[in-house]
Amino acid sequence: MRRTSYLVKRVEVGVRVMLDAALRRHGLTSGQYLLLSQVSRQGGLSSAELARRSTVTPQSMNESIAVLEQKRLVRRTEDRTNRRILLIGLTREGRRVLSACDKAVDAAEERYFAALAPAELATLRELLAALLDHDALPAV
Amino acid sequence: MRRTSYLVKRVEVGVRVMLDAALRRHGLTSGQYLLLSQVSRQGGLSSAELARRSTVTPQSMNESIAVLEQKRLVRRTEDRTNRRILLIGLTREGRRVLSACDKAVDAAEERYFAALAPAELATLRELLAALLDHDALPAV
DNA sequence: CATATTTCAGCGCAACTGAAATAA
DNA sequence: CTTATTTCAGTTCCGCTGAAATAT
Repeated sequence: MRRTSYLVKRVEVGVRVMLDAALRRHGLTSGQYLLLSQVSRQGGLSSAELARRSTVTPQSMNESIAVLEQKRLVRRTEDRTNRRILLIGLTREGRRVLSACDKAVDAAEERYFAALAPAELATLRELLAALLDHDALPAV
Repeated sequence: MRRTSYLVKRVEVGVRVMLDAALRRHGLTSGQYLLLSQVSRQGGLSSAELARRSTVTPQSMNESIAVLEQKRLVRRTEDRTNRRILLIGLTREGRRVLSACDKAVDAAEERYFAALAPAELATLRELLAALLDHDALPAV
């Protein structure tokens, strides 16, 4: 009997390959896309704060943000009450790219998860969400 | 509404952190452990053949195997009909370490998936398996 | 002085590509 | 000559640690 962790891992690889293929022509990896979405949902936060919410180190998050900054998809502006803190937000180009990527990912996800009936997909999502909840990793 | 690919990714991270913690004192990462299990199930294959079955490049698989070889957990021996081909198998130490890791992983998995009732866990496994099946990534 | 944020430097892991050597 | 396997060299991505600079 195959381990559940193995099944999870294999599906994650499949999903990542699928996303990377869909995002390739937009110049983003799946990780960069997910971070760009996060910044879009939670704009105006510092890198350190984003790091805490994703349970990665501040150094690591800073590097990931630097990549998006070099691509001119996000911008950092000094907090008005503390010049040391840099608040992160999407640029106009970032919003444009994210929107295009969202469409591409929608289509790719739909194809990938077409193996499941809508009710099954809903169940899958509930079960995964229950695990995340129990694991108490901070939700991003 | 959160993307399904995002849920999958987050659970995979949780599982990986959990496995890495359980395997740390055995000196293996989760990736190395999963490969060691694969070699155990499918002993006597070449690196190139393992690569095909995992959909990674032969170079990549060769490097991963080299790590296990340096740890003296696997050994390569020339195929009798083709000296160019190196067949991979566990060493005695490899079998010993794998067995210890299996026990550690069993315990860790049980804790991690305790958020789900047995029937729910079975459902989760079925849904994930259906996705893998549909995706047609070769089963390892 | 203490704390939080960011930056600099270096490392590990697991994938990749391209090119070369070798055996059948 | 062709093909498959392995190896060598270099790259990317994304995480990590430790140490330092800076702002409050």
